[in-house]
Amino acid sequence: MSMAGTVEEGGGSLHQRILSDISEKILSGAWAPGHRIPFEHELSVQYNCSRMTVNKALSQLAKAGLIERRRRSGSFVRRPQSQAAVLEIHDIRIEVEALGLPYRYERVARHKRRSSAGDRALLELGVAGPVLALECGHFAGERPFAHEQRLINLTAVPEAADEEFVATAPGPWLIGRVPWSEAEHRIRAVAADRHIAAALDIETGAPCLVVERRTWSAEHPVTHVRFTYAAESHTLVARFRPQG
Amino acid sequence: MSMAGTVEEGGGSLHQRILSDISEKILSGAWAPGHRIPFEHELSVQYNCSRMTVNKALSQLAKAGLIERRRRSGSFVRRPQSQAAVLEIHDIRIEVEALGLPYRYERVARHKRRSSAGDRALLELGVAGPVLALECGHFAGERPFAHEQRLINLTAVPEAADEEFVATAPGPWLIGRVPWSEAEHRIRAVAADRHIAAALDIETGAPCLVVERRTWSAEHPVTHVRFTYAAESHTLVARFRPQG
DNA sequence: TAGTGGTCTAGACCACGAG
DNA sequence: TCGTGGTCTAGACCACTAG
Repeated sequence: MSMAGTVEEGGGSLHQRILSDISEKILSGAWAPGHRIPFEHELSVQYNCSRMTVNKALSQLAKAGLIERRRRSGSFVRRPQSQAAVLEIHDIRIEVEALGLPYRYERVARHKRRSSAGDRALLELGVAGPVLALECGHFAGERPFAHEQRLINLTAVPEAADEEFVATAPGPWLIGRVPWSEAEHRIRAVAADRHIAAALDIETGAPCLVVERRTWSAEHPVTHVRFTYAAESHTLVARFRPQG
Repeated sequence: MSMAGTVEEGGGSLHQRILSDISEKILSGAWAPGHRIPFEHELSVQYNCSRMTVNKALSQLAKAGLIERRRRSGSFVRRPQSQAAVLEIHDIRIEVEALGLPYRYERVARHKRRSSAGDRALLELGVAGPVLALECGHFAGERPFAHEQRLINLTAVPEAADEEFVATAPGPWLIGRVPWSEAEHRIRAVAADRHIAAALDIETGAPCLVVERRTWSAEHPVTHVRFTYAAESHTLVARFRPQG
């Protein structure tokens, strides 16, 4: 039962049942960290199945981080892992509409330029090239909800050069067009400077949550975006399980 | 090569090379969303291997969310997924030491009590029971780094009742003892109140990053902890891939 | 050196679901 | 109906490493 949900019902398949049995032992504490799990051939006897079937279960457990496998020694329950969270990051429109408020998007500024040193630092871009710099507002009802500052690497996404982003926010536009292979978030608290304070209609120095995201596609930097939220308007929530 | 890192070097194993080849096709856009991937038996001919080997690669791609598999129809490239982030959250000691600063822990307060209504709300606890309330400081050098406010559900972790937490911080103590099966984070920016301002040696009203974490073990609430960081002292960083 | 996990094979049967 | 993926088998060889 303990893995229900993590594994979609240990249901029909045998390797899932093996996986489920073992992870229950681990999560319940019956098998403490360091405990040696039965060898593959032992489990294949115990479950009356081939070693491949056991291997499939144990490989998944290893990939999930619950156990560690060592040749010649066996498989061992790992110490509780450094925590890994699965953080869902929704489209801001959906976020606003979930609050029951009307969503409005506004493009504040758009500049096409050759990347400055600062742009290249944000994008982790090695060489100079054209970028698109955008500034956008996201509103919930009449109130500013989030302020967006974005750079798009036009070398990676040349078709963005022709987009005005007046009607469509760059986030959804990119998501529907560029498959991303890797991303990085930086989340921090800052005091609002005058520019942000004006954009969010709050006082200078008021606390804000900043979420920065860098995205890569096949190792090419695609975009850097900084969302700034007034403190009271936004909480990031992440619900997760060990080693997803 | 585009998957280098996702798969630790498509290196030796054939199923990893198959996986790597296909994901490169997808991430590069050569195979657009909706594109039908060759059948398992076709790939097994193409790579001159057994269907099991192909199946292993395609199963991983499906689990990673890059493709969708339908019986009788084949396997298809999925549309870009909703974003999911893996957020690593380290032990504060490790975080501080990574900055090259000496770490110091200090227990500020400890109260054992019957859970109040507020405690039960924080722990998402249905019934009243004993809890341990802790307040702790984490220092980097001489400077306060983070302030910790924690509740431990003594019904779930009775042995914590006898711990003073003077030498050991509750985080590492719990992690080494209670396997967690689920957790929830809430991350937000706040203005420091007087209590926090004094604890972190900052001014009242200064922006702070608050990370709250609730943890469950086998569906029993274990602990609720709130870490407060002065804005300039802390950034959460999360690097991740689609559908982890 | 011997035993473990890592990988792969060449089959097999079944469930599902599109036609 | 019948081709697809889902699962499993009973072997095999190899790489790594603890003793």
